[in-house]
Amino acid sequence: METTRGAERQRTAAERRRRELLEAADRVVLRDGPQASMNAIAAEAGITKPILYRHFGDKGGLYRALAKRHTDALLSALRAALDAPSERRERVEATLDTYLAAIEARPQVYRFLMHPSDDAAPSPEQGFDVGRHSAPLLRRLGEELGKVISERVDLGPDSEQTARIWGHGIVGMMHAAGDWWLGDRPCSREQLVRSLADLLWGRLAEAGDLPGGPGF
Amino acid sequence: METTRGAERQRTAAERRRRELLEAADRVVLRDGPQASMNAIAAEAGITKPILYRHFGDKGGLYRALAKRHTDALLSALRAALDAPSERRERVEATLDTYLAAIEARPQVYRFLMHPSDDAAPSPEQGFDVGRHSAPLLRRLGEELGKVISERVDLGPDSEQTARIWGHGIVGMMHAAGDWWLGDRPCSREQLVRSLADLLWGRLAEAGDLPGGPGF
DNA sequence: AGACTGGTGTTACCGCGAGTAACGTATGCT
DNA sequence: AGCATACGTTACTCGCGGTAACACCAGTCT
Repeated sequence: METTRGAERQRTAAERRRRELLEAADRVVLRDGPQASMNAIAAEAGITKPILYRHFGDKGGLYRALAKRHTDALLSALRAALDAPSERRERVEATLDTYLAAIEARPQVYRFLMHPSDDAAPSPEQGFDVGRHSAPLLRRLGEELGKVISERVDLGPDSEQTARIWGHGIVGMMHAAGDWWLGDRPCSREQLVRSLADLLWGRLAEAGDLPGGPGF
Repeated sequence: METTRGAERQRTAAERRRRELLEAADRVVLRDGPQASMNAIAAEAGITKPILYRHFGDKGGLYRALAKRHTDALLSALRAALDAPSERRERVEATLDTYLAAIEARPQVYRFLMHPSDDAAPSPEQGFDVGRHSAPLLRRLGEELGKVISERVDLGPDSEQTARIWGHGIVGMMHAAGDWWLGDRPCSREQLVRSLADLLWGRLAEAGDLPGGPGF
């Protein structure tokens, strides 16, 4: 009865192959950005297109598999920052800094993670698919952060709802500011982190008006 | 000497044509989303592709022209909310609400505005184009809001820098929260606006810890 | 042994969308 | 008249996502 052992070996072999393919794809994406073609990836892996399709279904499948790896890594780094035993403000700053450091260190990966949802709507359903534009990564981060907030912060009634809103809002803030910063590099990472934390800490509400016209 | 008058007439005629084409493109994008093809747009306009290319250069050109119209419209609506003669908190809420109302009213347009930068980097420059992913719309809103803040709010030293950071951060927050909300519709627009304003007003800093584990 | 199954791999193709070349055709200027 | 300059067309190239059809090489079942 060699069946089970044989099947098992085959399975692990397939998994190893899959990982090899993913690593090849990773290299190509790192080089060519998110518009890396299936042809290029196949070439890098030393094989041809149909094999990729056998393993991942379609381009979206490959990209999703690729994105999951990086997203998981980023998420676990963020969780570490979020779980540090310190003051809330410090933890918030550490989380912001972790995210910004990650996108700073590997902008190509970051760019890839933000993109791959161009596939849009193959949905033949009628009605408007209102079309979530945001990258899955941001969605996931937002949900995750919302969960953390609702678990740890006392927000009174409707805390669940509020926490989710804040989770997505904060993630969006972090992302947009980070994206802009990455392009123009107008200041140090520390300063960016401090300014964003200040914003979350209500400094906008406290600041006084400037003379002339209505104060924002 | 009929030259100048003739040339002028030609020019205005060309401009009218261009506007007609843009309006046709608009209809198609409204119907098909951001992946509207040049063929489809040409068909809608009752002509063929090469004419589109003569007018707009390439797809990016057309999309940029299209986006500019909508962006300008949205921006002027936001400016109105930002210039209302009321308390700062009210103005902030009005601005958030204006944005959310706009994306709620015309999600297809919104989706289109968020997308069109897939063209990525045809830059033959070496080194990494760090790759700004954000839609031009968000960039513009962020800059604009940063300007408004730095003009009107007293932020002490480094106010310019801080204001820009906040501008981009707030816009990102608004966008991410709005995008998520538009997809899941977990609450009313009013509640969303109030929660986001609360976040900007420092309620995260004020809230108490919940028992068990570190408080975010 | 020989037929069967399931995996790996190939070449060659389809369909579609962006973008272009080459060619006509009206309109007004000189 | 002749010539420019726009407008417009048909018919193509090229690259990409995706697939069909076929070949090969294990190990398994009878």
